[in-house]
Amino acid sequence: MTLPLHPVSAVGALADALRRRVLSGEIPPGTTLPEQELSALYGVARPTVREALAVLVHEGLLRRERHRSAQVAEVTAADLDDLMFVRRPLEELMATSLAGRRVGEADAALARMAALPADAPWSEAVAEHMALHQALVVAVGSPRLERLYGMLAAETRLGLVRLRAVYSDRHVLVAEHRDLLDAIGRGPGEAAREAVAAHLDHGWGDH
Amino acid sequence: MTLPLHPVSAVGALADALRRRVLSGEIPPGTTLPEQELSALYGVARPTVREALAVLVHEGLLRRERHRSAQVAEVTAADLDDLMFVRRPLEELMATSLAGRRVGEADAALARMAALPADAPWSEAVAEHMALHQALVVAVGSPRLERLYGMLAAETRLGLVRLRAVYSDRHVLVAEHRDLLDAIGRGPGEAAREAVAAHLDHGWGDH
DNA sequence: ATTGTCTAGTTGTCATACAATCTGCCTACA
DNA sequence: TGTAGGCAGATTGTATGACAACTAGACAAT
Repeated sequence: MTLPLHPVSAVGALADALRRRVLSGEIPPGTTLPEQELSALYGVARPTVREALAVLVHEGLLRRERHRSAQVAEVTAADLDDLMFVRRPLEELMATSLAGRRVGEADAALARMAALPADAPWSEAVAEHMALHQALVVAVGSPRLERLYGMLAAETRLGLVRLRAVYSDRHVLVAEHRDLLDAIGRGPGEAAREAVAAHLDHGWGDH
Repeated sequence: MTLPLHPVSAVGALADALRRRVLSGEIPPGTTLPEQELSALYGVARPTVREALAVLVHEGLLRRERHRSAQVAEVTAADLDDLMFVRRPLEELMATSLAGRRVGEADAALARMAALPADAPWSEAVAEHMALHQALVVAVGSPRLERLYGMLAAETRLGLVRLRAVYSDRHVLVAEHRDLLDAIGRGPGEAAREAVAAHLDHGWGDH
């Protein structure tokens, strides 16, 4: 078995940097991102920029039309509804096929989230939240499920900023996910599925 | 309402051409596709080739590692299992949310499939089959479901060649899909979901 | 048999250039 | 005054050429 280590390519690094800036809100929705500007800013060639932008477009973070600069996507209420609409069956699939197992990585993420100081920025809680869900998906062991979920992950995270109000008390966020992991670990599949459904329902419907 | 006409870009056209050749089996799995060669063959610049390859990689038709030529993906039995694993919840979602509606486009595709002459190549039946499922997904009206399904569609089609034996009698294929569309059109959601589950089960499990 | 080295081929990235196209503004005309 | 037409600037789509980085395979040395 070979251990995978990924030497980061220029496009990967650039995509990461942009993704971070968009998700942190540093670059607000609607902002245009001319290729030339990015090329000069990061000191890379324009083809490299183009590839990085293509990655983010595939993730749903950016939108692009012919002969228009790429734009940071605006996440509307309708987009959030649609996101939930497709996330639900995937998360349910995850929960049922994981039922009866405890996922160490997810537990670890939950522990980190619970240990965050009270004044830690919301973005850190969001990051651990994503790590938790990501760990669950990876644990299923389906490369395609992982790919599909990855496509939705960035958009989900972008939309999560809006849910900040719902989870004003961070303990609720922690408790809710502890319940979720417990339900999955305990099994059976049906209970796990209901738990994930309940999880998705909360903080939805109003936004 | 503006009619959408798609001015095909060079990368789009190239991606289409390659996709067609791969799906038709003209380029068998495992074949390497050096960028330089494609660039010369189609008379386009290498960056254009790179972008087109990236599209097909995202669709799962090609695989690429660092500093290696792109390769036509081999679809193993495990891949087919995994594909079915993630397709099931998405198709079920489609069926339940479409329950009670008849989708004209899907009916049309079925009619075209039924009208194919007995000696028509299998690839045409496959094409109509894909068009039928695509029409159903589009009818749901969820852009994200459409995107996710699109990612799986190419791979599904690549794997469908293996199922040729299962559907040696084409009437079975037609009848099965007619049942599916009827179940969806009749509703309720539960029945539609069972129909799609039954559809996916057939021709699976053995490959 | 293992390791070091070399070579050929391919990709990753860069720099530059030009054509196609969109946008906004400005002008001419009704 | 308002609208259509056209021009200039900006930006993308694509092409060309080049070089560095990397992989793989062969071969020599230990």
